Amino acid sequence: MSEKKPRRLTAKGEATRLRIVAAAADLMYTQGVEATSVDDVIEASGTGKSQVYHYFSDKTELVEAVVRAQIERVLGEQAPFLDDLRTMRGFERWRDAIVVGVRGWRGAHGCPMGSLAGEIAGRCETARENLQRGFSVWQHWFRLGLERMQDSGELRPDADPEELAVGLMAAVQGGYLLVKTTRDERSMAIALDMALDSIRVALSAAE
Amino acid sequence: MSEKKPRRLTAKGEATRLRIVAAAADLMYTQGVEATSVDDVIEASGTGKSQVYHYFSDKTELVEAVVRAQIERVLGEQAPFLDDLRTMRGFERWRDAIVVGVRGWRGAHGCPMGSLAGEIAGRCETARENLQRGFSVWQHWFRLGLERMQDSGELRPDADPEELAVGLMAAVQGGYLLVKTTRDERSMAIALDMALDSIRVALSAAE
DNA sequence: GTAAAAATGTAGCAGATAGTACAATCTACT
DNA sequence: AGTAGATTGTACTATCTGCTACATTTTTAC
Repeated sequence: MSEKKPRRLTAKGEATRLRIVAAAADLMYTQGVEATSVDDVIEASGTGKSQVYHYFSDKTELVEAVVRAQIERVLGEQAPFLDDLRTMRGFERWRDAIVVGVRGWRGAHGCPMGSLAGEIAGRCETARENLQRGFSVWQHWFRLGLERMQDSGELRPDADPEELAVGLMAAVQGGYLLVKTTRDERSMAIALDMALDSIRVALSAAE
Repeated sequence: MSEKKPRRLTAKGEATRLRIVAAAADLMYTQGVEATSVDDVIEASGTGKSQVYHYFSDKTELVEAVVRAQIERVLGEQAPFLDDLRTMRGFERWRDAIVVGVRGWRGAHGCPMGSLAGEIAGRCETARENLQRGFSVWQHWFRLGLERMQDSGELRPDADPEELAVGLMAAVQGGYLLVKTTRDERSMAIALDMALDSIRVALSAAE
């Protein structure tokens, strides 16, 4: 009733399943999906082969679980900032969070969702659909924030929240790729600032 | 004298080497680097194992050759449009070319340079450096065009060509990723239009 | 408590993978 | 023509890959 395949899952079983997905997600994020073998996952998660194939019918299904996990992870991390997108200041705080977050691992490996999309969106239809939904939700938050700004009068009524949202998503993902390739965090700041400027020029005149 | 390793290369040898790289580039573009085996490349190029390992010491070296080939390919395709970036109209023609080009395979697999960057920039340093140079050259053309527009008076002197160029690159690559994931070509148009608008707001007043 | 079901351990297998060895053929250059 | 070196064909190997079979232990439900 709660899930599609209500195959009984013990608390212990659920825990190891989560450990497997977490280990797989980490490895696939840093090494790539194809470059991560099932044995790698087993070793990293401290489980056994029989366990992996008990909870997942094959590697593809494990990858799907990783995709869903990473979508939730990214949207979860973003949630507090996305909920704050009600003013231009909110968008600026969101920008700062992304720019800061891009230092460290995230700078070298990019957006956990975007990296997955880049590697498998062109080769696995169901994964593509899930990632599309992930991006769609993210974008939806952008649009929602912009519409709130229109309601409050901060953003002009003739601005197009949907197009601005798409532009923001592109800027974020393009920024991630540039940072990953150039190792220069400023790329993200510049990309996001350009997108934010597109919002700024559509702000109502006086403040 | 012409190359680093002036190992004698017959015309015939050069030809098969190119066939190998071309086949590898195609496969790695559509399937991914890691998902493409040396045997795949051999079959697709109509060569043999001894040939591949005669011209490349290992798979990594083949991948490096593919990286260089794809950089040249993309920059080569872009060249006529990049050279045309002397007016706002030039940027609009460039935009149209990208948007049109995104239909078909390119929409499903993204930018040949960007896809490679996404998969291996975080895991192979020399490949990352080459791809960084590729992006750098591309960006340089953007900046050059914008500086020409400043010289001609079309773009205001207080505009920052370097930052606009970074924003353009991010928009292109972000657009490619969104199109690949959503299968909606409009994402690219919207992303690029946002970037072009950032240039437009910096144009000199009268025309 | 006990039986069913879930969770885990151990062993192994068929095919793919990257890479090698070596012999045979072709090409360039004198 | 002939030789060195470039090119190519064939066969092979050691390891890794995803996956299965089956036995054992642990947990759940009555």
